[in-house]
Amino acid sequence: MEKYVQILKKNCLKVTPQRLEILKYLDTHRTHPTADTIYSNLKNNNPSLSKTTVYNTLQHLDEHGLVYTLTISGSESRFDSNINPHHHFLCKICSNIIDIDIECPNVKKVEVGGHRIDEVHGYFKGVCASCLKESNNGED
Amino acid sequence: MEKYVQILKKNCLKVTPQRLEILKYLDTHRTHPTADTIYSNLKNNNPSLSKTTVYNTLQHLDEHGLVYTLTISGSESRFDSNINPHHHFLCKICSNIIDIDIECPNVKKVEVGGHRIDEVHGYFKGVCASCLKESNNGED
DNA sequence: CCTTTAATTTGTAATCATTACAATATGATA
DNA sequence: TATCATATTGTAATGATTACAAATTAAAGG
Ligand SMILES: [Mn+2]
Ligand SMILES: [Mn+2]
Ligand SMILES: [Zn+2]
Ligand SMILES: [Zn+2]
Repeated sequence: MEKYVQILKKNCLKVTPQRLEILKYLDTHRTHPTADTIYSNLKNNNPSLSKTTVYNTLQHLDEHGLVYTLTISGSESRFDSNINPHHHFLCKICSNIIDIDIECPNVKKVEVGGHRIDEVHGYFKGVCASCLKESNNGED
Repeated sequence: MEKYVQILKKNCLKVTPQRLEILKYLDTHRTHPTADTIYSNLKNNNPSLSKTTVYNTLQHLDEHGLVYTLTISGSESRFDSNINPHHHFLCKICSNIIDIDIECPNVKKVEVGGHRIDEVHGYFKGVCASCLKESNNGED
């Protein structure tokens, strides 16, 4: 837990139990959860937690580069505490979001056509390996 | 206009005045408009047009691969009738979405890690050249 | 320890994009 | 021209996110 305290302090963010819990959740659940998923799971052990706090905290963490906000689904934001540059795959069957570790010459770009680049997102959409296998079994 | 009639027929989509107008709008406005922008602009000359029709039509066009739905902004879908594979840049100042014609070895991928890829989206976010110039002028 | 203060948390209400639905209208086909 | 499946329309509902104001609390200093 001390780890998360240091992360907050290093970023001049006030240390609160809520923020520590959210940081820990993101660090230990690399499933790209939604704000609501984080809220629901933490609510059990933190009954007073407010959903607004989850949204506010995620926004702060994003602004300080501590999490990465994914807009791959179009209907809801997904949050990633793996801030190493990497791409993502969204399965249109099971909705899982999977890390794609693929060679990409553009992931570290800081400028293109005179535009200053702050973030790079590589999104792939389709059917994941697991769901492909499922649908093949069904055709036996 | 015959051009759009043919596109619809070729895709087994019933030809309606609303669909023709929406197709034409997308073809002549390569600004990645939102559904609401399309609706507001067409409403002037088509007073009976319903926003639901715009959403329905865009969904049909997307399903038939006639438009590309961008989720770069996170808060609203943007639509692109340029279905040539290309990447996009979102300016966090002016909110414009700009085509990025950049060499990318992953844009034509159909499989990765056993996952079947149907769509590839390359999203860059930052400050566009025009807004960068603006902010430099302000600092004179 | 106390005090102070600015920042955070909380609950609720509001917003905004999108979807559901049912009644009406209309393209396509014969 | 009759038929019918499909499209359009208006309105209501949904769901994620944000706005807001009151209550709470972390951090800093004495
Ligand atoms: Mn990830
Ligand atoms: Mn484009
Ligand atoms: Zn899947
Ligand atoms: Zn700009």
